[in-house]
Amino acid sequence: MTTTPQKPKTDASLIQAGLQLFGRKGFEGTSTRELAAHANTNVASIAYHFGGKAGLRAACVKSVADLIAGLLDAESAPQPPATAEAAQNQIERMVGALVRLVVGTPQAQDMVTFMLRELTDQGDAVDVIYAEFLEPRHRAICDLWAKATGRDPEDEAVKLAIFAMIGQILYFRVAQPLVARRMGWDGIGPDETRRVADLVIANLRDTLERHRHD
Amino acid sequence: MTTTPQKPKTDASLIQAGLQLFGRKGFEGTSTRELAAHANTNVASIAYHFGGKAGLRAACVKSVADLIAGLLDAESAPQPPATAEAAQNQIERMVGALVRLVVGTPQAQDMVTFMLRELTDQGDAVDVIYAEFLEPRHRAICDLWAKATGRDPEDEAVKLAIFAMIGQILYFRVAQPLVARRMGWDGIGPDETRRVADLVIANLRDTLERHRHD
DNA sequence: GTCTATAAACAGATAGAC
DNA sequence: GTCTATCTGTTTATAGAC
Repeated sequence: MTTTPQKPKTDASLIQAGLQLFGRKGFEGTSTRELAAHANTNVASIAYHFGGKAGLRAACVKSVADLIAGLLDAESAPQPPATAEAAQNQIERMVGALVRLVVGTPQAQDMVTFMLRELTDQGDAVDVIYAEFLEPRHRAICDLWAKATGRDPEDEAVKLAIFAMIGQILYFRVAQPLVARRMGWDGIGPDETRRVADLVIANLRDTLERHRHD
Repeated sequence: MTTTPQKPKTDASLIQAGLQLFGRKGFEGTSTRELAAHANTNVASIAYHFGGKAGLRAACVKSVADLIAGLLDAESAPQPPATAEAAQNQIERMVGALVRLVVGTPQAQDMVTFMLRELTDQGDAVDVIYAEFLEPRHRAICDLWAKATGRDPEDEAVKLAIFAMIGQILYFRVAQPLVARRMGWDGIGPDETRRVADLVIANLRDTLERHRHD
């Protein structure tokens, strides 16, 4: 019987270090020496495990994509919802979980800024993020949205509204120093996170309502 | 009588190059040689005009802050609006102008990604962005929002709702490659920009309506 | 103000011992 | 798998001519 492993695998430690340092200082702003030091290993192990610094970057992208995918799946019912109310409830649960992770979890800061950097770097990561991450999840929410409003899942307004929701959530993470300061908050703890979630869900309900009627 | 100057000042060219290259490749990802080449000058002039690469970065932050401030001022009425309808109209005009600039203008991509990077880099830029840029503009919109809804300008829900609006707009710029692909759009031209603006303004109206009634 | 040439530090990758 | 030492190229900053 093994206890909780005390010594994490070197490759996992490197991915962890990559997420933190790439997120905080950017890919080019982070040296392989820093990465190795954070992961308590040596520079050569980056090339050994990932073929080089660029390989570690790609592994970090995949790591975040897998994490978010798992989170959203955990909030999905095993069966597609039967009623409009059930569909709306599931969207709201997903949004709540996403806000708690993205806005409320301190570790999410590095992950989110890392992924946004990858997005704006216009490298191959965009294709990975789109194909294996954004497109399937976005489509799934479109289906729920259609169920909740009676609209077509591929309706332009539906697709756009979901992007707007994602944008709100990500901004509350990225601009957190600005938001907290303006709100007079001492950082964003569980209480503040709930208030952000309440706002996003209220906006969500308004949009769903609008989509049902016009 | 002088005609339109054909030869831009070296320092202005360097700021232009900084916005483009820092935005696309990040601060550390951009070399002083690239900056000088883009500005049609030599590396030494960066130190001469800005004291070094870091000084050019700070000058770029200030340059963007001034541009956006000017844009929002241009959409402001000389007199504070007298009625709730006038206040709402002015918010809508501002949002429209912001979407057209941020989402619809190709040059905005570099500026927005540059500023977002500065925000997440946790450097001194955050203080500058907050104090000279975000806080006064946010406060001004809060005042309009209060006029439009009858709420207090410092109401927590008001302040948060405005951040959510900004988040939507910025996301449609940053995630433009993902959005265009999912929408089946061939990039985001004037027509697509208008549809994004329509969505953001519809969301804005819903939120204002909600704030008036509860 | 502009530019070339160079200095001093640092980068990522890798050879080879263990 | 892990690690040290080193190779090769590139970085920013700057000295000094014009």
